[in-house]
Amino acid sequence: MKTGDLNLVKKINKSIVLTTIQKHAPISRAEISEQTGLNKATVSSLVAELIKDHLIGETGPGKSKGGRRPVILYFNQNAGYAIGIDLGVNYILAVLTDLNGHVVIEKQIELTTSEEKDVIQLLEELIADLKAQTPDSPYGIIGIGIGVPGITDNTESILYAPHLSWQHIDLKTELENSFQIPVTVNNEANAGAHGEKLYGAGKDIANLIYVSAGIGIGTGIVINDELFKGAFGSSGEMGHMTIDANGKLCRCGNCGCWELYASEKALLEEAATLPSLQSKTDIHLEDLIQQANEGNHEVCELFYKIGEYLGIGMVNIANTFNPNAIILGNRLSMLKNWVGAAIEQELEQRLFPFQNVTFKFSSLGVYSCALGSAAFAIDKFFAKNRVTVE
Amino acid sequence: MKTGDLNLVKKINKSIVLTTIQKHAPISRAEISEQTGLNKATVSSLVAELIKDHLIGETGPGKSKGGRRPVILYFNQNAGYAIGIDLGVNYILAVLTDLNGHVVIEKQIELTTSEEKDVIQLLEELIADLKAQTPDSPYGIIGIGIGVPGITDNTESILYAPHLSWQHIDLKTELENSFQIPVTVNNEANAGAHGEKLYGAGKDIANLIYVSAGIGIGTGIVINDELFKGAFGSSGEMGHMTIDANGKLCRCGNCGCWELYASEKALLEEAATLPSLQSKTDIHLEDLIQQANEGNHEVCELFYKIGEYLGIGMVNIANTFNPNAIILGNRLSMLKNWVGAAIEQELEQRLFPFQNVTFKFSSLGVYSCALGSAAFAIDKFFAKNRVTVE
DNA sequence: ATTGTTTGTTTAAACACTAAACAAACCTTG
DNA sequence: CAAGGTTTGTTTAGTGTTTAAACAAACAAT
Repeated sequence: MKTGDLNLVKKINKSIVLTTIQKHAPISRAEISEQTGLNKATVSSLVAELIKDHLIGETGPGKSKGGRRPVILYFNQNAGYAIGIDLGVNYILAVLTDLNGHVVIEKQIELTTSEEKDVIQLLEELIADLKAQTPDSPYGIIGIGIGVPGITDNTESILYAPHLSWQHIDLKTELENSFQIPVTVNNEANAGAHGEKLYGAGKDIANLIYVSAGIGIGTGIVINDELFKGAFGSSGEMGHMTIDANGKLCRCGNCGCWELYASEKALLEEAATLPSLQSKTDIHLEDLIQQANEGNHEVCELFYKIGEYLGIGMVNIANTFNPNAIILGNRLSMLKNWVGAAIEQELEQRLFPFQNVTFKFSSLGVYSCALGSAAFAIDKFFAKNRVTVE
Repeated sequence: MKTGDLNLVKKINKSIVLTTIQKHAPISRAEISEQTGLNKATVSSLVAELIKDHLIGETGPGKSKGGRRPVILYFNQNAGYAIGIDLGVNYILAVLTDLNGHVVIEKQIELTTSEEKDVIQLLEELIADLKAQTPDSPYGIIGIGIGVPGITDNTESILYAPHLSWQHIDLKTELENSFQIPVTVNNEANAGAHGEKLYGAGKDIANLIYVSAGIGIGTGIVINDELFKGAFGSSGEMGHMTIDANGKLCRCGNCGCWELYASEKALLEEAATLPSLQSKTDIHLEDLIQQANEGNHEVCELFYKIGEYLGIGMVNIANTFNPNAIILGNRLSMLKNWVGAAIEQELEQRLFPFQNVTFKFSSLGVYSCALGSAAFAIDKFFAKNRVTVE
């Protein structure tokens, strides 16, 4: 049980001062005192400690408001760096970010194997590479975050990654042993949700559902500004939500799962049956987009149909969570121009009028997952210092 | 912004001491100190204040453990009383509870009208009646909680109650003006979830979904020990989750809504088509249960089918939330003996094996909503004193 | 009767915050 | 340009809460 003492008070206030600087820099001590309600003396003392911690710094005097000139403070986003990795089914995207989530270096490689040992070796090489290029800083690399296309448990062990054919792999421990740096492993949709929430289309939105529509469909749930992982870490498997009780059988054991109708895989399977595409083999999403751009009506109609099914699932999400926003990301967000109208229409038509949910496309593009993963690592780094009271 | 100071420290620790006593009474000061990590002196001082606040008391000396005999403390559950009301479509159930949620007095009346003025008058009479019978106590009636069959917004105003044909009714303000006592108005399913969570089948379960299956289906979402109401207060409308994309049209505007297949209304409509019941008119749920008990196979099969549909929705819930438990309450929980197996079977068959969710029936029976509503009022009363740190 | 243990209070010290006073730096104005 | 007012950030004295340690009271064991 966490009791209250003077140490806690200091932690709380130090955390408030740091957060205020992060959000409102450039800012002076006086302004911090005014905004937070903390006494000027308190602010001064905490600022001094934060400077000693290298987390903030002084730039010099600012503009006077009719009296002594203030000393301007800034958040030292280069006090350390985080590594964020999007481990896809056929690629790995790794980024090095500063403490504000700005990409400093990025690196992408193709994945031609899903063999556990090979993938881990590639991961380690990538990390070592980024590490070698990391600028000098007080804290160095403060953590590594990895988003994986599979289900993790409460210990961040990978329970099951269908498209990699992985089961029970403890990537976290393995990498922590290799690098002696804190590692956090999360589901790809959860990482994407976190990324969009902090840096993208979900900024300042307290309750949102991120729909990661790729080969399958996963979702990340943000509730009261925090990611909800479920009792055992496997929430958000809404790709396997039944939207047609008597529909196609899914390999998950269920029938009529959403992702059988609204995922990239569903799209490609349907596309293969289109008369106008019979000449092609090995069709990719990019090919279909080209076809649509060239005016192929069949493909456009198919896109619209996929949009409708996306919308049907999102209506369920809206009725379930009453979120502020639903954000569509991952591969299918490339179909923005075709599925947007269909989704909006389904939401309009099938939803109670008072369920006023906003629909958006992700704004971080291919970086949602990698940036979210890096953000997880940064969060963990700051967790020691960050305290909130309710 | 909530800053830290000595006042906060005291609030936190006082809250911890009170909570410890509520949970572990009878308990001594020394044991509290040991359990919480607070110093003995601190505990003594806070206990003295709580006694002055009438929230706890001393019973006398307990058994010695080889030294001085401890003074035993208890939580004063009679420091005040709460009123909890379940406003149904054709009944009102009102209870007076102590601060531990024990029913002291209960009162039920039939509702033959849904006219706003009439209903509010009946409510006021009921409340006045309970108030008059409330035992003397330091705080008197500390709050009134009401569960309503409809959707409320963030101000606890009733947006829409379909079965009462109510729209935009501010019951809360009206009753607060009448009685000068804090009133809290909540959706019936949310209140039921809260009740089961605190006093019933959901005790000590951090993440649970309460499925209130009555004429329609509503759900209450408990996440990390707290009720989640959504961005605008209308989460949990899972009765209108599509489980058959091409299914029957619902008056909500959507197609194939869960409650069209798995609610009491759906059940009664299906029952009316059964050959063996053609002689009957105006069939009620109770009649069907009697039929089933008398061995009517058609009815038993129908019950089973309803159970299957309940299960299908619950699979969606489990995949979405990964909760510790799903609890079925309200009218259809009377079908325990018939739907239980069907639900368990669907969960077994359609769910990923690692989504290990527990299915339960509600344990508070008809009291879920009334007790949950009373609990909301009690929570509000203690909110001033209760502080937690993360 | 003695010894050691347990309980709860008293005492003195530590510590973080605050209000108020203060010094420094700056702007405005006549 | 000198005087007065304003803003910033530090210093100082004081408040209030927790804590460790000492203490007194009550009790069991021997």
